[in-house]
Amino acid sequence: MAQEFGASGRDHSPRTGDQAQHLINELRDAIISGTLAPGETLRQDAIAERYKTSRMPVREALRALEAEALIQLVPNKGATVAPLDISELQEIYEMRVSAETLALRLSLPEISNAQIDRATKIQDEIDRVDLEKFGKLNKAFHSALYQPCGRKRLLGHIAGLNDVADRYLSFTVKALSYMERSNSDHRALLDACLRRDESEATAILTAHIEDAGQALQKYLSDKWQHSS
Amino acid sequence: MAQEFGASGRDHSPRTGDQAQHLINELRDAIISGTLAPGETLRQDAIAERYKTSRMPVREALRALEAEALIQLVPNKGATVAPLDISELQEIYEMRVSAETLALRLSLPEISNAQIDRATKIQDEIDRVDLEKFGKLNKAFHSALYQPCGRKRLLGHIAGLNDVADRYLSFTVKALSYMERSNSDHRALLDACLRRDESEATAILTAHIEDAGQALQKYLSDKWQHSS
DNA sequence: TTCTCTTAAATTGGATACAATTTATAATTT
DNA sequence: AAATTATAAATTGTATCCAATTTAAGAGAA
Repeated sequence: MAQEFGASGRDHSPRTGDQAQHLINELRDAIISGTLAPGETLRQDAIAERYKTSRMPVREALRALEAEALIQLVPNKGATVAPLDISELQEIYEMRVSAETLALRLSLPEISNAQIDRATKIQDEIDRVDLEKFGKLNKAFHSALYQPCGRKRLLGHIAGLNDVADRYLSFTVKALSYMERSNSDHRALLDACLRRDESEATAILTAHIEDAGQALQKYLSDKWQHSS
Repeated sequence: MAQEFGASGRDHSPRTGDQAQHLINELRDAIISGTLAPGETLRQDAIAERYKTSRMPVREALRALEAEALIQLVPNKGATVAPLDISELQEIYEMRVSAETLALRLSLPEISNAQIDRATKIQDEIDRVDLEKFGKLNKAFHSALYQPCGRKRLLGHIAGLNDVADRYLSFTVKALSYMERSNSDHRALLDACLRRDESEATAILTAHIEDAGQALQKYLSDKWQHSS
């Protein structure tokens, strides 16, 4: 399986004397998927019991997750899942455009037709498969185009941004309207990549991400206006 | 004092029942400044003794610093200061261009003439003052232009990139050749900002950062070719 | 000498114990 | 009843203890 960005869905069952790392992965997934709700307080004892360990590894994990900005840590008070808000969502998508177009630009001189073909195959699968698997495949598609740039830090940064974006996505229904656009965008993007047309490819990608961000923002601002 | 990006030089003496955070700040500064050398191993006992505390807060701090990619943590083995290499340096500067031009673009519609004037004052001071203070003032200058964008996450990201860049800078002499360029670039940048000329401003900033990266890369590749 | 194996020291990982702080509860006063 | 204070419970922070693992040292064999 091709390495994808985004931390969610990683395999992290083997814990060879490293409980903390295991907890980091589990808790990160729980936060990204929405299992742990924004603002929810995290008790060290409860987590330790839940994962059959002591508070020490839990505390280490919380420190790491705070550095990832997934939780907030207040001295002597405790930890809470980082809250979500629309303005941050906008920022995340601005940063995604910036980071992902950079990755794509750096990929274009390196990427092989075979690698583009692999991305095409993923898109073919997206067209066939049901919505449940869309998220994972969509990530794989973008990742396939970014990986050839070989910039590990940049790819990690993009993964982190996508993790946060996923937190917001977890509050929507799976079939958010932009999915229709997505497919034609992807085809056009693949075509531009095959032609190694940098400005065209980055323009498509920019619009693609911005549209998704707009749709998500609109959906959530409507939803949060009424409910909360 | 205006808030600057870059974690080094923060005030973190008050430790109100939060040793770990204190250690995070101290160790981060030590790594950024080069006091802790790349590749150096970090022993929990040694750090605990050095900072008059126990190993628990140390371990928490190490987890946080690993999440910041400033150290590497190998299970059951230990922690080492993250190594430096030229290819990562290039990546850092590519990311800086991307992130800082974004911040500048987002700032331009928001920034007031008074804020630009404040940046100009900082540049005036740079022209007057000795090289020792250049680094700090240079950060303040750029920060003054980015802050008005109001994107906290983006500013934090830029701060992190600058922290890593500082690690490389710590291996150079203070008067690296690009400093001459720096001043004229800064004046031109200020002028473009006053005119709210986005494309001109981003072009200047891009060249400014790229030049600095090139100079640094050349200096270090020469240096590391011969010595290590 | 060099290699391998064995053993001891050093180091990390995890659990427990206790102190410090915060939060919740109950009593008291107005 | 509402606000205030005092007390108890819950929670976090730090230190210490022990187990597990790794690293270093040394003995013995090729």
